[in-house]
Amino acid sequence: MLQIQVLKNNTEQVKQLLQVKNFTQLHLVDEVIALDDDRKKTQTQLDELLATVNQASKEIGKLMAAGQKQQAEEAKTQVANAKLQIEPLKASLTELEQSIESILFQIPNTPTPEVPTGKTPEENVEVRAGGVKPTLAADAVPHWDLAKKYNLIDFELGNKVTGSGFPFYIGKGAKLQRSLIQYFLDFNTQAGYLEYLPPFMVNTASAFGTGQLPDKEGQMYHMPADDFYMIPTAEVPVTNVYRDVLLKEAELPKKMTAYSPCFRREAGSYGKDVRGLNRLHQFEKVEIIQIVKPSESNTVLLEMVEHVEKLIQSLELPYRILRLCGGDMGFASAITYDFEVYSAAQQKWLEVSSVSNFESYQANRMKCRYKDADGKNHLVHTLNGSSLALPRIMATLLENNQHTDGITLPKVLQSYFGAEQI
RNA sequence: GGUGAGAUGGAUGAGUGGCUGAAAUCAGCAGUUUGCUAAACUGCCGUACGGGUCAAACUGUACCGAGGGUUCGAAUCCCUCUCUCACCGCCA
Repeated sequence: MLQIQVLKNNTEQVKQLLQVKNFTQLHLVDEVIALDDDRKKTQTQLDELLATVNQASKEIGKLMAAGQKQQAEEAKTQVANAKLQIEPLKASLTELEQSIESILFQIPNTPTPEVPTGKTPEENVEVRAGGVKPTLAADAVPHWDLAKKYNLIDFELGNKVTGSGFPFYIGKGAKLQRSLIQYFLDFNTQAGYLEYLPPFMVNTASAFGTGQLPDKEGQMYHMPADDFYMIPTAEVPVTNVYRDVLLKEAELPKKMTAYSPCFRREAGSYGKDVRGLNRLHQFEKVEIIQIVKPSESNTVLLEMVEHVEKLIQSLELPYRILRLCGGDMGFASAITYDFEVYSAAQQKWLEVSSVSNFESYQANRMKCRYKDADGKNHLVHTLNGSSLALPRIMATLLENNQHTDGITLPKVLQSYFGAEQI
C-alpha cells in the first residue's frame, strides 16, 4: 500500500498519477487523509489520558507504601474516571486505524512517469523487438497437435485425473520441461541470484504481504482445512522471506530466484485463448526477485529486463518487449514490462514474462525496511519478473522449430535435454 | 494423532506485580591505544505512532508470540488462540 505521508505531501500529484492507472475513486485519497488527521488527534488525546493514569498509578504505589490508604483510594477513583474516557477513545482509534488501512488497500500503486496512459492491451507501447519470425512449412501445426504427434503432453489425461488446465507432461515432454527449468535456474544463479525452492502453499499473512489478498482472493486455490493458499507465483513465498524484516544497508541488494509450480483458478476465462498450453490452472515458472535500495530500483529494473531479454535471445525465439499502459498494469506495480514471444503456428504473441518494479508498495505492506548509515529506517523497493514462464515457451519452441521429421532444440538446451531434437 | 516443554531486543539469555523498555554476554557502530592486523579500553546501540525542532536535543504513548481478562498498576497472574521444540505413533 502507499504511505499515508506520500498521499499527504503530494496529494494532487498522486491523484494525477492514479488517473493514468484508470483509478477513478480519487475521493478515497481525501478521505484517508482526513481520517488520518482524526487518528492523530484521537491518539494525542488518548496518550494524554494514559499518561495521567500512569502518573497516578505511580503515586498510588508510593501512597500505599507510605500507608496513606485514604489518599490512595481517592487517587484510584480518579483513575477510574479517566478510564471511562479512555475506553471510547481506544475504540474509535482502532476503528480509525482499520478504516485507514482498508482504504489504503483499495488505492493502487502510482505509476512512474514513463508509464503510458491507456486502458487496453492495445495501448501498450513496444519498447523493442528481436529475433526472427520463422517461416513455417504449409503443413505446420500448433503445439497441441505436435504434443500429440510426439507424445509430449496429454491434456485429456489431465482432464480425467484432475480437470481441464492440468496437463500431464510425458516422456520427452516431461524431460524438456525439466531441462528448461534447469537451464533457467542456472542462467539466473550465474547472474548472482540465490536459488530458493519455496513452499507451494502460503498462509494468509503472506498472501496479504505481496498483495494477493484481499483483491485477488478468487484467483487463488484455498485450502480451508488449514487456511493455506496454493501459490499463484513463487513471488509470494519468496518475497515474504523478508516480511517484517529490518535489513542492514550492506545486505542489499537481495537477489533471489525460485522455481515453482503456479496455481491459478483463472475464474471467468474461457474460449480460444485457453487452448493447449496457452492458459493453465497449473503451470511452472522460474521467477527472479530483487530487494533493493529505493535509489537503485530504476536501474535494477532495466537490468532485470536485459537479463530476461538475454535469456529469451539464447532460446532463439522472436520476441518483443512492451511497456504496459496504466490500464493493463497490476494493482501493486509502479511500472511493468511484458515480454512476448511469437508463436509461429498460432500466429500470435504470447506473454512469457512480466517484469515489474513495485517500489515501496509491497514493502510498506510487508514492513520490509533497511537501516541506513545514519541509523534511519526506510522502506525497501521490491522488483520481480518471470525468468521465465514455461508453458508458452514450450509451445513456441515446439511450433517455431518444427520440421516434417522432428523438432530441433536451440543450442543452449541441447546439453540439458541430452539430444539435439525431438 | 498422543504427551511434555517453551515463545523476551540482531543473537544467546536473565527477569514471578510498581525501582524493567527491559540485566548480562555476544554481534554491530563510533572513538582511544596500536607499525598493520589482532587484542585491550571507553562510549553508543529496539520498533511504531504522536508532540517538538530547519534538523537535532528533548518529550508522550504503545509494544516482551497474538487476542482477551484481573489490578490503581502486568513481561510477570488468569483464559483463549497461534507457532516452535522434544519424545512416542504414523509416514515420502
